[in-house]
Amino acid sequence: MAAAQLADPAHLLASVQRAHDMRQRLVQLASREHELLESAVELRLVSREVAEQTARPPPGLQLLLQGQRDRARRQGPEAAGEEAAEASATGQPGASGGGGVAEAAGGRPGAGPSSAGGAAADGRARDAGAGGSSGGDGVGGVGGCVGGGGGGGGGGERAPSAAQPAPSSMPHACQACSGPAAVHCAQDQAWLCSTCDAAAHSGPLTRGHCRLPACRVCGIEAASLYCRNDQAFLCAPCNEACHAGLPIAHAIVPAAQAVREGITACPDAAAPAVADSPEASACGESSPSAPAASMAPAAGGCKRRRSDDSAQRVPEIALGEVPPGLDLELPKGQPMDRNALARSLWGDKIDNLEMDSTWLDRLDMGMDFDDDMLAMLDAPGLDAPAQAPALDGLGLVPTAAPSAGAAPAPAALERQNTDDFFAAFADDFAVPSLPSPRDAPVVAHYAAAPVPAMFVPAGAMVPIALPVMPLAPAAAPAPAAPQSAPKRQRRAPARAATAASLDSDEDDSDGEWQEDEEFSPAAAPSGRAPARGAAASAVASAVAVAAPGAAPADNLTREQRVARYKEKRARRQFKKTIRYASRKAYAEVRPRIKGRFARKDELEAWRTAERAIAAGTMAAGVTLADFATPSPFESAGVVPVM
DNA sequence: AACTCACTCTCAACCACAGCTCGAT
DNA sequence: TTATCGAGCTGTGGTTGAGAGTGAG
Repeated sequence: MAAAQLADPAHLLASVQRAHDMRQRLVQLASREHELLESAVELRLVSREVAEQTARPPPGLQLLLQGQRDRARRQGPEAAGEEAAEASATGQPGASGGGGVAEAAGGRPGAGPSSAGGAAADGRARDAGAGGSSGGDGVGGVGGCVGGGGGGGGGGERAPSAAQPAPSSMPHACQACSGPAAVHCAQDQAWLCSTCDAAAHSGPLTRGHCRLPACRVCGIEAASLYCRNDQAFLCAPCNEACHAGLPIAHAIVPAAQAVREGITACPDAAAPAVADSPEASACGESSPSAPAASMAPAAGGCKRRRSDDSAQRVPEIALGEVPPGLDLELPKGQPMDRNALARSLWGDKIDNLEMDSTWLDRLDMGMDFDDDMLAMLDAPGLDAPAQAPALDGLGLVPTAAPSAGAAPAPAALERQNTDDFFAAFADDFAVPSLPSPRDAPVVAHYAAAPVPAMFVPAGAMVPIALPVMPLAPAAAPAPAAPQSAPKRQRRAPARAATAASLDSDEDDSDGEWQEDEEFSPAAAPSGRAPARGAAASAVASAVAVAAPGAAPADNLTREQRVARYKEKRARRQFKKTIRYASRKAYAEVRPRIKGRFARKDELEAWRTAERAIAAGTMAAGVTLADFATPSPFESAGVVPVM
């Protein structure tokens, strides 16, 4: 903004008015989102009530199942596994629950596991359908071998939902508050409830701790595996017991990996139809502030909204939280993990994002905003996601720009208005415009902010999103980078051993270049070293470092990568670093012609002329310039500068 | 709205050469 | 294995000019 405009009261007044209008607009957008969320939640609650009425097992069966659970709890996982095997052999339901009629469509009896799921899993699978006949798809469905054994199978018999999740049988108590433990932290070697877990792992150092839920089958051991088909965390023995002899192998991944993917062990995440139980009622969405990527809240400890006060509670839904019951390709009722949502929207493309750490460098360039929002915004290939229209109206997901010539959809118009809004905002306040195809979450983000971004002082860092650098083939030329870095590293020991080295910044420079260790020497051009523009080059190199081909080869978690990045950022120096003070001293005294270093013979000629003048032997009309070696500069009357 | 022109700003290129590395002998 | 030699590379700063950006007409 021009200084004159800054000093113009009328302009300032207009700007303030515009800012006020913008805030009003943001509030409207946030209000609209809340209204839509409210509707979605109300719809879900209605469906849940229907499911409750249809999924509740007969009282007699509830007693039977309770007895089975108690027996399994006393006998431990081994007994459960044995009983499961026995049940498998005899075709009887799994002893530890399994939901009585365990014969799933897959033909496998409910192998005991279902102390933590059983029919509940089946019921949760029916949530959206309000308890239709349970297919018990033993392979891909929720009602698999672990949780859904009691699928009611071919007979269409409704699975009893009395087989409640494990919390009641959870043998571990929170080591902080003695309440029912929800997760086990391997680093801390401690069982914690959700609340204490969140409190204990909110720090930057502890946030990366991998907390795993208890095995959904035995409820005793910390889960080490996760079955995608059954959507269940399992310990190794229970996994063996549950999955041995399956006709089709289930997708088993390490539990830590599932946790990193944002999968939670909260039974309600997939079982809203069992809300009548105290345990299930106590389970619901986790705090939005919880680090979803690294935390796996288990049953018990999380809080549920009851239908009777939903009207008052609805506005409490955190922005960005997926309303339970929405038709997303995410576990229903689960707190929205932005990475998971982004993956559901963009598919495998999001994996590139995981590999692409350039966001850290963009973060360094002033975009120091919410990581998850960043992941959402920077998802590569923001072309129209197939699933996007599902939530388009809610403004929860990015909306693809309408194709040229096509009439914009209402949501697109809404977005367009927002774009214009932010565009005007950006023009007047010299603030980078917000990413157009992603404005909805951004609007929500800013609407929730106490101070509109428009009041950010000029020059302050304002979050923007840059296009993710396309993954270039390995043979592609690398962008600008400190080409000499590898050789610098190679020479570093020699420099250290050279007594003549006057490099006062050696330590700093070493540290600076060591951080470029990820830079691939093979990608370094062999041309001359970059001259000026060190800052820009450094930024470019920073991006290049994280660019394709230099994808992190380690298996660090997100938090660890962030910590590493921040450490590097603290050490990073964009200022020009003199590595050879001797060369600098020499360059400063070296004669120049138009800024260029003069040759030695030119210098000698100059000195010879000087001596001639001093001796009075110089011919009349001859100047010092005449003694300089003929060069293109002489035509312009340029003389050496000493 | 599109275009031209003048002006400002940014930054890569240029120069020589001491110091250094590394392969060949 | 060690020492020596030489080719080739690197880094240093001030100036320049091309190109981008901007505003007025």
